[in-house]
Amino acid sequence: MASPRERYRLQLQAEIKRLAWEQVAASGATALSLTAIARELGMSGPALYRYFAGRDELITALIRDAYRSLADAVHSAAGDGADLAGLARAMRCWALADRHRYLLIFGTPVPGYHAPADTVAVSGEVMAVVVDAYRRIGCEPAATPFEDHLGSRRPWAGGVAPAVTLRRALTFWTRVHGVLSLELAGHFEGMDFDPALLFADELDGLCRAGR
Amino acid sequence: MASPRERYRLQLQAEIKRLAWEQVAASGATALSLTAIARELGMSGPALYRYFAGRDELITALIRDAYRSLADAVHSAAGDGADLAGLARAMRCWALADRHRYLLIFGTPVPGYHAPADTVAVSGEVMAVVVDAYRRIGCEPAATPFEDHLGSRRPWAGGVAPAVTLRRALTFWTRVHGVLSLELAGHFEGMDFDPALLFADELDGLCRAGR
DNA sequence: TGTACATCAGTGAACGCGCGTTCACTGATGTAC
DNA sequence: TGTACATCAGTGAACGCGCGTTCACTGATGTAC
Repeated sequence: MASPRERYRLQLQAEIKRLAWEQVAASGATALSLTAIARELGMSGPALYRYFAGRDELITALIRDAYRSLADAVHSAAGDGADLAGLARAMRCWALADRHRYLLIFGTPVPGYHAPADTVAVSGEVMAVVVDAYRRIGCEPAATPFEDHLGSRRPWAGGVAPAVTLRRALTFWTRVHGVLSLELAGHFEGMDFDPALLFADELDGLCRAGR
Repeated sequence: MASPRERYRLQLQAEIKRLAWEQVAASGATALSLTAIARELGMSGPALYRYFAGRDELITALIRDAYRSLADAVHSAAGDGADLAGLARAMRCWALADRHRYLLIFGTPVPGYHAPADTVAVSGEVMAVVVDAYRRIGCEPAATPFEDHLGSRRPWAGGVAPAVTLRRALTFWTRVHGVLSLELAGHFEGMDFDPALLFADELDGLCRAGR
C-alpha cells in the first residue's frame, strides 16, 4: 500500500519525466536541463534532487522508459496476432509517435553517457518476438557465411534459435531501422515520395517464409 | 595566386576545422565549442571570428566537408570500377573511419540547426553513382505500389531514371544505412557477431540484377 | 628605398546567459506513545 | 486526543564552471607612391 506521501512522490516523479520528454522532443537529449524542468514545475532547481540523483539518472530513466514502451508496443501487436509486417508497422508507429524518443535509443549516443545494462534485456524482448514470428513461418537455411558465423556463436535474444531464424530476425531489424532512421533524421525530405510506401515495399520482401 | 596572408588564412581555417573534428569525434557535434578550439590553438576566443562567422557556420562547414568526403569516397570507388558491393563497402569504410562524421550527417539532427541546402546536391551525387550502377546491371520492373508511386513523381538524383532503378537505389541506400546506423550507434555490441559479415550478407541480396 | 597609409589578425575586457550540484535551513507532514 | 519526535519536501544562497558574441583596441603585415 502506498502512503499518500509516496503516491505524491511517484506522481511528481512522473511529472518530471513528462516535462523531460517535452524537452527531449523539443531539442534532443543533450539539451535536457534539470534547472529548466524545475522552472517549469515552479520549483527551484535543487528540489529535483529529491527525485533523481542527478541529470544522468534522469536520462537513464528516460532511456529505460523508451525501451520499455517500444517493447510494450511490439508485445501488444504480437498479442493482437500481428504477423511480421504488423510488427514492423507497430515499430514504425511507435517511432513516428515521438521521433526523439526513437532517436534517444537509436540515434547518436549521448556523449559521455553510457546506457544501463538492463536495457539490453528489454531490447532482447523485442528481438525475441521477432524471432518467434520467424520461427512460426519457418525459414530455410541459406548457408551464407554470416549464417554459419551466427551458428558458431552463442545465440542471444533470450533463448536458443536456429541460426537461420536469427539471421532473418537480424535482417528484419536492420532493414526496419534503415528506413526509419533515414526517415526520422529527415533524409527523405527533399525527395518527393511517401516514406510509408517505401517502408511497406521493404517489408514485402522481408516477411515471406523460405530463403 | 594566393598571397601569403591568404595562404596563412586558409591554413589556420583548416587547422580550426581539424580541431573541430577532433572535438566532434570526442563528444559529438553538440559539444563543439569555439572557446575550446581557440584554447587549443593558443588563441583567445574572439580570434576565431576572423575565420568563421560563428559556431553555426563552423558546424555548417563540417557538415559540408563530411558530405563532400563521402561523395569523394564513393566517386573514387566507382572510378576504380567498383560494383555495387564495392560501393557499399566504400561507404562502410568511410563510416567506420570516423563514426562521428557519419553520425553528424546521418545521426540525430543537431537541435536548433538546419543543414544548408547545397548538401542535398552532394547527397544527390552519391545517389547518382548508385543509380548508375543499377542502370548498368539492369533491373526488371516489379510493379510494387512504391515503384508505381515513384514512377508518378519527378525523379531526383540528378537526372531521369526509370522508377525501378530509383527504387533499387533507394533500397540499397536504406539497407546500407540500416546496418551502419545500428552498428555505429553501438547496438550490436552485446551480440557476439561480426558486423562486417552481416553487412556482406545484406549486400548479397542487394547487388543482383533482376527482381 | 623610404615613407604614409590601409588592411587585417589577434587581444582583453565585458555582457549576459545557463548549467549541475552542495549545503545548511525552514516548515510541513506523518508517526509513536 | 494531544504531545513529542522523526521524516522528508522544498528553498535560497553559493560555488565553480563554461559558453557565444560584441567591441574598442594594439600592433604587425602588406601596399601605393
